[in-house]
Order: sequence, then structure tokens, then C-alpha cells
Amino acid sequence: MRKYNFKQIEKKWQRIWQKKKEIWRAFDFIKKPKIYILDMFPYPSGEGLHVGHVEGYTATDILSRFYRMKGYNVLHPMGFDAFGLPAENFALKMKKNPMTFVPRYIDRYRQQMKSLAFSYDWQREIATIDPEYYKWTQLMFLKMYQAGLVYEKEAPINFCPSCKTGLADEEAVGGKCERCGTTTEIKFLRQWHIKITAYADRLLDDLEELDWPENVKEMQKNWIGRSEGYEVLFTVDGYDEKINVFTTRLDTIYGATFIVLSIHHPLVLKITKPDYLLNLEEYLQEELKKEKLGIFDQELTGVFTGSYAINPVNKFKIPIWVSSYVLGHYGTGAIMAVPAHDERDYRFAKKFGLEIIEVVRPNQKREVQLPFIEDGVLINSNEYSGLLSQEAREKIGQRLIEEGLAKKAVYYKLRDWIFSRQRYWGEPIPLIRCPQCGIVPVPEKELPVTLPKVKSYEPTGTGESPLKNIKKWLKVKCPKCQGQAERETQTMPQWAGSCWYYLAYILKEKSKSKKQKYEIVWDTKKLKYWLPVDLYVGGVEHAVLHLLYARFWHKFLYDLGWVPNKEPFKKLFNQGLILGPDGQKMSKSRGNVINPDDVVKEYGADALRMFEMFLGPLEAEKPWSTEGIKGISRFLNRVWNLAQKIKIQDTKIKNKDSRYKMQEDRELDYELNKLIYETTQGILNLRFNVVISKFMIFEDFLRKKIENNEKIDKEKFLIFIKLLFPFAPYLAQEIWQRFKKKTLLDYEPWPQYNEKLLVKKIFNYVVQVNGKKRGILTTEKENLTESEIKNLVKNLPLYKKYLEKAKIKKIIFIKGKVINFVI
RNA sequence: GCCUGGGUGGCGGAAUCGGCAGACGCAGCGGACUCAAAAUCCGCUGGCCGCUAAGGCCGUGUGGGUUCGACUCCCACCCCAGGCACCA
Repeated sequence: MRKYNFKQIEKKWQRIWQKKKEIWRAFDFIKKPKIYILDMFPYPSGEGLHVGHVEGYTATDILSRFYRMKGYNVLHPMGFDAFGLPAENFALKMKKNPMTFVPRYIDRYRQQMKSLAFSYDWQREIATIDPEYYKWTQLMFLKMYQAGLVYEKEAPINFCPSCKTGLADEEAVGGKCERCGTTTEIKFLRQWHIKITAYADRLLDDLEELDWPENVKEMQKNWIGRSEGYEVLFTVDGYDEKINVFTTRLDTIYGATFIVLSIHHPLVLKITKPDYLLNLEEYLQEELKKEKLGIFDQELTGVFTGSYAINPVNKFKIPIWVSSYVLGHYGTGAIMAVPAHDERDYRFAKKFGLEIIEVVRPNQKREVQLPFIEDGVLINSNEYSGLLSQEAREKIGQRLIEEGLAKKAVYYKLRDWIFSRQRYWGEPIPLIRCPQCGIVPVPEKELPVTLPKVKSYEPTGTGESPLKNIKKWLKVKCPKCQGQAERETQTMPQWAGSCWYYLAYILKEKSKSKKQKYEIVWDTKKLKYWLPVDLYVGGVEHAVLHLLYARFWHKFLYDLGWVPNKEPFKKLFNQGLILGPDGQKMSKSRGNVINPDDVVKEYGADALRMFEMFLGPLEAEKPWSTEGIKGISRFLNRVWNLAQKIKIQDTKIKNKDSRYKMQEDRELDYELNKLIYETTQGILNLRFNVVISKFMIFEDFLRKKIENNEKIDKEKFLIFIKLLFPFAPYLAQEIWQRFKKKTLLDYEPWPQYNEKLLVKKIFNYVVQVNGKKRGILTTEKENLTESEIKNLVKNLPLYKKYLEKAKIKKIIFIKGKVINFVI
């Protein structure tokens, strides 16, 4: 038996598929049902594709092939997210310009994808670094600018000293740079911001309708962090000033025993009594220094201002403190502290010996330890005592609103998106700084503002962009007054390009001029036909970065009337991380990285694809197994050998050898039907690991038949090959062809199962005694009644042992499944 | 601390409308083929008791509950992974 020569066969079909230009094309507006299956496009680095890419991309490829065979018009595109820090950092190390070698990386990625038989519509390929592409990214930015969503502000921002650029909050979670892991510093820099907060409510509310993993929705919810409560005014005793505090726990206001201002609060210096001023200023300086360095104290600190505020509900005089534990950028920058019912207020009160008044008790009598932070029943709260927290919030709120001392308020944790980077390798921000006119947008006709190709583009580290040094590019005429002006030198963050790439695939068209590779032509009809993305597969690491930005961007385009729906991605699926064979995250330093190229060389692309799907559930984190892939490789070889045997058998049948006459085979029909059913369901539910195990069982079944010299109808075998095709396209297509089938499997109709044949011929009843399995009753009749089964059980050996002498109290009978004797 | 997942053989994992736990694969052991090895094929493989038998008992993180019957449902707890963390 000749071994399956995957190297030769894979090369052969790559050539054929390459020539058939139309093979994986998605056609606009055709009558078939559409489905848009999207991968998170990769960031082409020098490393090439890793096994994590292969996992997600194989899953979507299986689905795309399946749906094509099911008669769908499948849009399954691929592109490259090529701007951004990693490429630039790497380029700096190699002392080359990213503009020359990033396209080479893209070529390599594309080649790898083709070798893995990913069935993308390559005519729709885009890259975020193509000027025709980022022309539109820039245009959308200008539209946001015109809509008043873009503003410039000097703000304390997270700055990565290694990447030498400012970062968005989302990129500096936990004080570490999202890209390189370096601890970030706080720097005051002039930055462009986008008002993503204007969309906070919609970003939150529209999560409801999305078929996304619960944890990702939860992460976005927490990130947006909507809190509903009240703003309440506290008069400062002896001053004309009022302090506005934000609270979600108005029910605890009778327990407010002090006020705390943030170190940035505008009233801090105004209301501090002279005796306390020196101490206060010292404290402010210290805390500001810490803030700049990004230092964060576990220990609460603070100073007294010497002033008092009046609690509006009970007129108590309560001290006003200043502390860094109250944040300047959240709420009103001031809080009413209720130490009995808030963790931090409690610690603060304990440390500085401030009064603690308990005002909420649990509903049921139970021991409580302060601080008690749950809702409950009010005590020590005058006429509100006895009310439940919820009720009390409403009543107290109503009264204070009537008195003009409070209003309802909503605050978000989400902050505006810091949108400028002090780096070279990104989309230039299309604005001009004119000494006469101020900020002037680049006229739309002049887009794109192309990134100049330069020799030196090292980040300055001063907060200035390296583009500042490129005088020829920098100097420009002001579009308004024609005077000397300068371009904005900062670039957009890496996330900009990925905010709308799934639209670009739909809108891409052949260019009429030879100068550019393609054109993007905005066509809402096309968008209406293809959107939304039906399935979006990628890693969970983008839960609050790309996925939040893209949703925001899409909603903005919706408001412009550029896209037809509110949400871009209907269903999201996160594939689980593939760990190294040692169960640890793959990393170069650990030396446990599996390179897909090596695996393809040794076992072939089909084996790699299938093994990654067989490792475990798609969403689970699972370790790679260098031994495990042999199992898949053996399976593929067995299928290959089986095909040869069936072919030989088939020739003998054709030659009218009477010993090889074909007969009806009910068992085969049943098993094949079951397989069609299970494969179809398994693919729809993305349970690929189970589907593959069913393939293995079926192959085993066929092989045993052949070994018993039973005949197998080749057409039935070829149905199995069709089922295998989305998983192992090379092998399946090659076998298909060897059986003299001339078509490409891509558009062969998906096998239908016959429900009549799905009915079993043999039924197994589990016989239980007191719920314990004691035997199995096998029968060929389908609808046996309880008494019939009872009689059959009498013939079983277990009857004598367990039931003959026993008193049967009760019989539980489940049709087709189980009979249980309770004795 | 809070939120979201998840705990099943030596390992990856099957089985969840409550009804044969451990499918399938890996590793391991034994055998066939071979001068030999590799490859391939066949058999065994959760634990304990038992003669290598017949048979029995235990077993899905822990403890309890519901049920004729629980990996599956309910309550409490423990552990692991991921996310968030002075957000008032």
C-alpha cells in the first residue's frame, strides 16, 4: 500500500485552487442566503503565523466550506493589520524601514495561509497600511472631528518608556504596557481624544442583543462601568461654597460623617483654614509626585482642611478632608464618606479616628461586622428608619431634589479614547496647525495624508513625534488662509485601522487607475446585503480593546448613515489559547513554541488542521501534544488506505466478478446516516473535536467490513469523504478525484441525512435494580410496553439473582431507555 | 475583595431535556509481521478485593440535599484559570 504523500498532493491542489480564481469568491447581491464569517485579521510580525492563528482560522474555514456546500453565499475574507508598535519596534532593531519589510511579512503570512488551504476570497484582501485604505481611516477621523467628537487636551496619560509613546487606558491596564509589558508612567502630554464616552450608554445597552460570550459582555460592562446615583450639595460651614458629591448610596446619608475631596478638587485651597494650609500643601505636593510616577499606595493617606460641611439631611457638622483615595477624574471629585457602610471610608475613619454611625442593618437578624456594605433596612435615619435601602434612596432623593440640594446623576468608568501616538508607523492624523487659524482639517480631497518614507524614524521619547523632524513633509500651506502652517505630527493608534476593516472587505473594488492596487467605493447597498458579520472568531485578548473601539466606530458610522445597522458583530466566539506541551503559555523564552511550518512539514496541513480541532473544545485552553498529532496522522493514512481498498473492490465489481456482487447493507446505511447527522450538528455547534472522533469510529467500522471481505458501495464511501472535506480538504479532494470525480468538492452539495434510516434496529434497555445497573436487555422491537419488557427480563440471568425472590415495590419504565425495579 | 469560566483515568477529552461514566485520541503493557528496527495491524488498559477466574465494592473537587436513579438539579464550601480592582 502506497503511503499518503501529502507533500505532493498538497502542492498539486494549491496549484489548482490558485488557478481557479472564482473558487472561494463571495458574490454581491446573488440570491443564495448570505453568511459572513470573519476572522480577526493578524498582525504580520516576523514570527509568521502561530498555532493560535491556525486554530481560529481552521475553525472558520471548516464553517465556510460547510456553508458553501450547503448552498450559501459565503463571505470569508482575510487582510492584514499592519500598522503599529510591534512591527515598528522590530524594524528599529533591524535598522530597516517598516515600509519595505512589512509587505514582505504579509506575503509570508498569505503564503502560509494558502498552504493551510484556508479558503479566503483573496480578491478582497486589504491591508491597513495601503494608502487607499488609510485614506478612509483618515476620512472617518475627520468626520468625527466635524461631529465634535475629537478634542485636544493636555492630560495625564499613561506613557510607556520603552515604546516611547502615550497609550490609551485600555492599553495600560494594571499599569503595564499592553504591547511590551513595561510599567507605564504618567506623563502630561497634549493629546487628541475621541469622545467614546458620548456613546457609553449605547455601547452598554446594545450589548444585550449580541450573541457574545458572557465573559466578554461582562468585561465590556465593567469597563464602561455605569453607575446611577445622586449628586448632593453639602454647604461648607462659614463659606459661600457648596461641595457637590456623587453617591450611589443615598440611603446611607445619615451615616455620612465626613467629606473627602480629591487632591485635584478646585475648592481644596479655598476652604482650607490657614492653620492647616502648610500641612495641606505639603501633602498635595507629595501626592502629585506619586501620581506622576504612577505610584499607588495601599495605605490610605489624607489631611484635614480645618473646615466643616453641613449634612443636608440632619444638619450635622462634619469635617472636610483631602485624600488621594478619592479620584479627581471620577464623579465630582468629592465624596460623602459613610464609614459604617463603605470599605475605604471605614479604613480611613479608623486610621484618623473619625466618627462611625451605623445606618443600615441586614433584613434578617444576623451578626454583622462593619463595614456592612449591602442593602438592608435603615436605622438611625429619622423618618426614614425602617425603610428598605432601595425605597429610602428614592424617598430621600425626592426630598433633596425638591429642596434643590440634589439631582439624579449617572457616571461612567469609561474615559475618552486617547487617540494620538508619538510614533512613526501609523496613520498620520489629518489635521494642520496654522498659527493664524488654529487647527484646520486637511480638505477631504487631499486625503490620504501619506506617511513619508524616511531613513530615521526613531521615537524621540520627549513626547514629540519623529515626523516633526521631516521638514519637507511637515511644512504645509494652511488650506484656510494659505499661510505657512505645519501638519499634525502624531499618528493614530494601532486600533484605528481595525475599527472598520470588516467593512472594507465588502467595499473593495478593482482600481480603474494603475497607480493603486484597489479602490474602496462606499456602497451602502452592498453593506446592507452583507452586514452584520454573522460570526466573528478570535482571541479573548481583544475583549475591551478592539471590540469596544470597533463597536464605537460602527455606531458613529451608523449615525452618519454609512452603515445600515447598529452593531457590527452578531455572534462572537473566542477560541481558547493553545499552550505549549508543558502546559505553559507559549513563549520564546520558555522555548515551548510550536511552529506550524514545522508541523506541516512533518505531518501535512490536513493533519495540523485536524489535530488543532481535535485537541479539545474550541473555546477551551488546552496544551499542545507532540505525540497526540500522530493519532490524527494515522487516521488520515488509514482513510487513504481504505480508499485504495475500496477502489480495488470497485474495479472487481465492475469486472462482474460474481464474488463481489453488491448487496443492500442496512447497517452501513444506518451508520452513514448517523454520521451525516452528527457531523452536521457538530459543525453547527462548533463541536469539531467530537465530529472528528465520530469520523474515527466510522473509519474503523468501514475498515472492519473490508477486512471481513464485505463490499462497500463506493458512493457511500464518497459521502464520508464529503463530510471529511471541510476538515481535511487536500486528502478529501484527492480521494474524490481518484474515484474519477471531476468536480471540486467546494460546491458539491452537503450530504442530507434520511430520518427514516436514523431509526435504530437494535434497542438496548438498561435494567436497573434500585437504580443500579445490573444488566442490559437487547431487543429488536421498537415500541415495547412495560409488561413486555418485564417478561423479557425474566429470561435474563440477572432476574434469578436479584429479582426472583425479591418483593418488587415499584417499577420505573422509560420507553426506549431504562427499566428500574425498586425492591 | 468582586465578576466570569471551570474541576471527570497517567494525559487531552466524551457523555448534561437526570437514565450503560470514561467514547475518540495519546501514553503504557502484551502479541503478530520483520534478521532487526521503524511503520502497520490485533488485544488489554479508572481504582480496590479476588487465583491472571467468576464475581463484588468504590469512583466525575469536598460535604449535605432532592430523586426509583445525579458528572448532570439545589444548598454550603474548597481549589484552579482568566478578567477587574481605591470608580464612591
